[in-house]
Amino acid sequence: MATIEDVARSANVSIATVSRYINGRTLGMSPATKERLRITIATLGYVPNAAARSLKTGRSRLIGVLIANIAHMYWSTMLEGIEDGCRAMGYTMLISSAGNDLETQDRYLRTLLNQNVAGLLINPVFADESTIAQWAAISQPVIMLDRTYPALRKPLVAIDNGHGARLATQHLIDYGHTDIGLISWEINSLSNRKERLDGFLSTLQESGLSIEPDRIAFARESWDDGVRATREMFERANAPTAVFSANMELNLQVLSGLRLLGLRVPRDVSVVGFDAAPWDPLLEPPLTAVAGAPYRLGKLAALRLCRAIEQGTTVRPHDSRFRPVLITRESVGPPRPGPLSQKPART
Amino acid sequence: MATIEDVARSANVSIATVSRYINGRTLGMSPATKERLRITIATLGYVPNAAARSLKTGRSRLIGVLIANIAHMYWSTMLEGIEDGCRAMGYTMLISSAGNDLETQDRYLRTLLNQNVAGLLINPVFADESTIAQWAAISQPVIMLDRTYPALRKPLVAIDNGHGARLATQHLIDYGHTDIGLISWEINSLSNRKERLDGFLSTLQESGLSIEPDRIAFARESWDDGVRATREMFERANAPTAVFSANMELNLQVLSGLRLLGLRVPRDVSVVGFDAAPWDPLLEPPLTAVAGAPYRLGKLAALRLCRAIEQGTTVRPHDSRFRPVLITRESVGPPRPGPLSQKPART
DNA sequence: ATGAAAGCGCTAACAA
DNA sequence: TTGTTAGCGCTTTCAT
Repeated sequence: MATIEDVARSANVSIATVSRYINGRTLGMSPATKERLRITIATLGYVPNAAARSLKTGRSRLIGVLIANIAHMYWSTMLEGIEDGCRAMGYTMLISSAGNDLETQDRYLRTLLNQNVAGLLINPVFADESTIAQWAAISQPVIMLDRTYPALRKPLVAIDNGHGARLATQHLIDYGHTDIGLISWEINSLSNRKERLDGFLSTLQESGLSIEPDRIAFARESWDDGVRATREMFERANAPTAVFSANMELNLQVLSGLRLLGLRVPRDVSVVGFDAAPWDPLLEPPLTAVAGAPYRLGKLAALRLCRAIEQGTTVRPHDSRFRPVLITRESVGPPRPGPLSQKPART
Repeated sequence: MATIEDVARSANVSIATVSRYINGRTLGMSPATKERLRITIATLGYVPNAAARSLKTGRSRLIGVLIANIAHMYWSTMLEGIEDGCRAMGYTMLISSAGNDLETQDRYLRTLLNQNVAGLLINPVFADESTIAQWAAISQPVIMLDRTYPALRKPLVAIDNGHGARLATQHLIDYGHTDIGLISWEINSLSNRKERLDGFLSTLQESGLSIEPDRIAFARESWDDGVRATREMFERANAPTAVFSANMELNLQVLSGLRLLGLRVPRDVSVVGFDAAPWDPLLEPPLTAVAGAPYRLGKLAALRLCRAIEQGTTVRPHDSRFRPVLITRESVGPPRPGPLSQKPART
């Protein structure tokens, strides 16, 4: 591996000149020198040693990405966006996925800090107050991804969850539904779930529709508890005629739960999902859903963070909210007159 | 941030002693010193600076993960495994996703090397010979993930694709199918796709079944080209009575394509997929599929790599192959007697 | 059982 | 316009 000294010797200049050159401080450098360096560096295949740089400057070109759980399509798509954003700015991302565990996320944060990351993108797990306080104290620029804690004064890049929930709910109302259910993952103080719930509730209210506790269900975060929740809701006498499913994983589970009950979508029940997935058009029936925009979210967050790093070291404190859009496919129809006739369930 | 010097001063020892302590070289260190250091380090919240370490030693505790395309469930699950493996060994992963582009992957490799990674996990994009030669020349330990090039002499961690394909095909044969199709992504010299195709072909041959070109289709890597391929295959007069779908994304597309044709699974057509996904039980019908084991694959690869790094710097050259297993659900049944009666297609 | 000191490759004063 | 030089925090001989 060639070092800065090799380059300097080869090009007959001092290492300071080389350093200036590779850092773009060529303000009054003779064209001859520049050209010579360009060639020498190319010939030697020289790449600056990131560790030495980081040691010297206390900064690195590393972006720490701390996410709650990587094993979701939503997140891998977001990471693609982050990756592209970082690359555009010449940064590399260090990803840590915490498996939804606070302690793990905490340890990872330390590791990342220890790697001298220049900035952090955090999709927080559910945390206690002392952890939140700790995050608030991070000196590097930080942007929260997708969700945050209201108490934490860090900028957030997310979609407008409230708006998305309104879009979904209103769509159902427009089709004539008055009995609308919600299936979500458990709510806690993490902003996004709460916002979706609130959007749902207030849209109902504004249309003068009643809110029945039986028609709001919370499932555990898994690949099957949403099926249970769906079945329970639709086995009741006061089952709704339409449901709003609050995230990508749940969308599949709701559809499956309905199918298990022998209910047809949209003939018997209408469904609108959140977080449009690439496979939505392939489902039975193709799913109408609010499109979150994970790729764009990730890219914007990365770009904002890198820009903040380049400039001072503070991210402008405003949040960035994307307006989601409703993608209409075939899972919504008018409410079915009369009571739900459940065919014998499949299981 | 506390440095080694702060610790040394606080504990009244030299920095050399501190260094020995944090690196576990406490062979003949007085218990008193050890205890004093333990406490001091804890009090100060000292964490060694990774950059300084890496600069000095030329090694780091970073594992570079170079993958072709992160935006797949299969890969995010694999990353979870890698993450856990790395963590268990005290390493941090640096992930780069190349968006299936060779040049991008190449640039990322350079960046990773530049970060002084201690080892590399590579899921290669389709590459030319000179790139392959370049990979072969990497001095750090490297393990190939999921697929590789036969010519490249690097150890591979993957599932036994041939065995998986046999399992799937044989399952269909056992049900009495004699006309079996395959839908795969385009084949190139990347090992895994070829292996699945070969497994399929040889199982057919061993049962004396004919191989018809019309029943083997290759789709472009996308979220919809598999739908087209499926429709084309099943619109033909010699459509098979069963299909083997060769990967996670294709599974959904094949099911969708069949549905669009008005064909019922498994009544009209049986389907067995590859790469069991968490949503398989939620599909219509719940999918019978060969379970790849991305999490275990990732974890094992990380473990093997870290172990190699700790010891010498060469990975033992053998490949690790997981035997996949067939998960039986509801998408396979006996072949339907008589010609396929296609109901009017949905679109 | 512990310490002193050199130096990893680089940046950023400061000098010239 | 370019060069000299002091460290960044750590590991590792070599002494003691």
